[in-house]
Formats: sequence, structure tokens, C-alpha cells
Amino acid sequence: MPELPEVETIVRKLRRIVVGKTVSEIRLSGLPLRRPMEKSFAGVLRGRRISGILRRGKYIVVRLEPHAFWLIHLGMSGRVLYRPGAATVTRHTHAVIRFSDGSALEYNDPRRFGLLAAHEARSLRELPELTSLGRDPLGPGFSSVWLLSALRATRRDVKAFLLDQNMIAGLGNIYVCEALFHARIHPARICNRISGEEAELLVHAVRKVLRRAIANHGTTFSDFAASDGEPGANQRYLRVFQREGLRCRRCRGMISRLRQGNRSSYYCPGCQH
DNA sequence: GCATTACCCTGAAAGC
DNA sequence: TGCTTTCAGGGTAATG
Repeated sequence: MPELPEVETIVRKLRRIVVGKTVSEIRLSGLPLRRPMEKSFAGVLRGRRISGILRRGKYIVVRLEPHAFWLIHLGMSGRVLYRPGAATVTRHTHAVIRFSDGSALEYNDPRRFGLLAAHEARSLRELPELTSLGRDPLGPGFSSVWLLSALRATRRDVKAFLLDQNMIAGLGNIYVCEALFHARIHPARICNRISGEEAELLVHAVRKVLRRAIANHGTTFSDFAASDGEPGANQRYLRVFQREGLRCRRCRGMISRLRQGNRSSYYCPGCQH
């Protein structure tokens, strides 16, 4: 399940590989992803040159010249694979973007929760998929002052708040569970009852788990691989995620799981209150 | 207006 | 063993 660190890892790898290439041909499966593909998609990409790649939340943003953007969201099971030569088309290959030098990028997504979109635009602000995204947890806007005021304004569970991309863009289930463990905050805590001190701990915890995961090229599960197919190495740093019934490495208590909004939350009842 | 739930989808794992 | 059921979850529309 690609979250910010996995997307960042892919962006860094892609940046080295495909910037400067010109799109020559687009082949699509025709199957809908999260929503049906826009008819204009191939037309926007064809003939344009990639001038840069960046990340916004969990989106891969490919800057094209002249004046266009290609957005990739991996959803749950999306992969972007680089092929120096012939692409390997399977029944889950939904797009092959071929470049003028014969290489290609392949978008593969068994569960089809991802998204591919392309827009003619001069600025990121014009991209509808990005306009409502919240603050980047590694950016300067994600401060304890801002977080505390945002928490004060809502009575939701802190877990749901942290997962809300319109508040903070890029966190998913793994890193929310991990960050709450490091901040010693129970996932079912109500936002407006979290203290300033806890908000500060949470900011540091979020940054810490994300930075470490990026340094390790992401956390590998069955659905994630970087653009060259190499796995990430962050799994050994996980303290609670998918560790139900195992011992807490801090207090030796038992890791528990609860369901919040159809999603599993893993936590340590001894450490998190 | 805010918070919660249902749904999309397929593969893996669990259950029988 | 092999078939059927359940579960996983990002994002969003629908519902409460």
C-alpha cells in the first residue's frame, strides 16, 4: 500500500530515469481505474517532453513541456515500472507510455484503485486532483501550532483525522499507526482532547517515521515495489503495524488491533493512551 | 455542516 | 484437496 515514503521513493527513482524523455505512444487497457480514464489522456501526453517529477501527497506529478501535467496515483496496488525495451503487458497492465528512445513506463494495478490523469495547465494549482489536498507532513506547514489548532476544531478520532488527505496529504494506515505509537497516543482518542504537548510529540513522530521509511526506500508488502522492482527495507522498523498478538518492543505487552471506519488500527494498550 | 458508512476491485488467506 | 468466504484498504459518494 503505497504511502508518502513509497511514492517519494518511486519519484526519486523515476526522476533519474525519465526526465528529458519525450512521449511517443500511449497504449491503454480501456478498463476504468478509480474512475474512467479521461478521453483526452493520451492526447495530452503524446509528443510532450518530461521536464520534472515531483510528489504531492500520494500523487506522482509528472511535469510536461509544453505546459501540461501527468498525475499518477497508485491507490492500493498500483505500480509504475520502467522498461528499457519491450513492455511486459499482463491483464493488470492499464497503460504503457512509450518514449521516443524506445523505453517505456508501465502502469500496473490489479485492484484498479489508482488513477491516471493528464491536464494541460501551467501551474500545479490548476490541477483539480490536488486542490483540496492538505499540508505535506514533511513541509514547513506541518507544525505543532497548526496541528493543535486543526485538532481543536474537530471531534473525530485522531486516526481518521491523520488519514484525511484534505488535512495532511500523504499519510496512510501504516505510518499513522506507527506515528501514533511513537507519540504514545491511542488511535481512538478524540482530536479536540489532545494536548499541546501531545500534538508536538505527534508532529515529531510523523516526521520521524516518514523520514526513516524514505531512507529505507519504503516498507515492502506484496503490493509495493519501486520503479525498478527493488523492494524497500522499512519493515523491520515497524513497531505495531500488522503485529497483532506480538509483544511490544517497548513494554513487552501485547499489540492489539481495533477497527475504525473499516480499517485496522494496530496499537499497544500499554504504551498508548 | 460534520462525521460515519458503503462501495469500487482482486488476490491472498482463512474457513469449511 | 479444493471450493467458498472473508479481508485488505485509498478515496469518494452517499447516508446519518
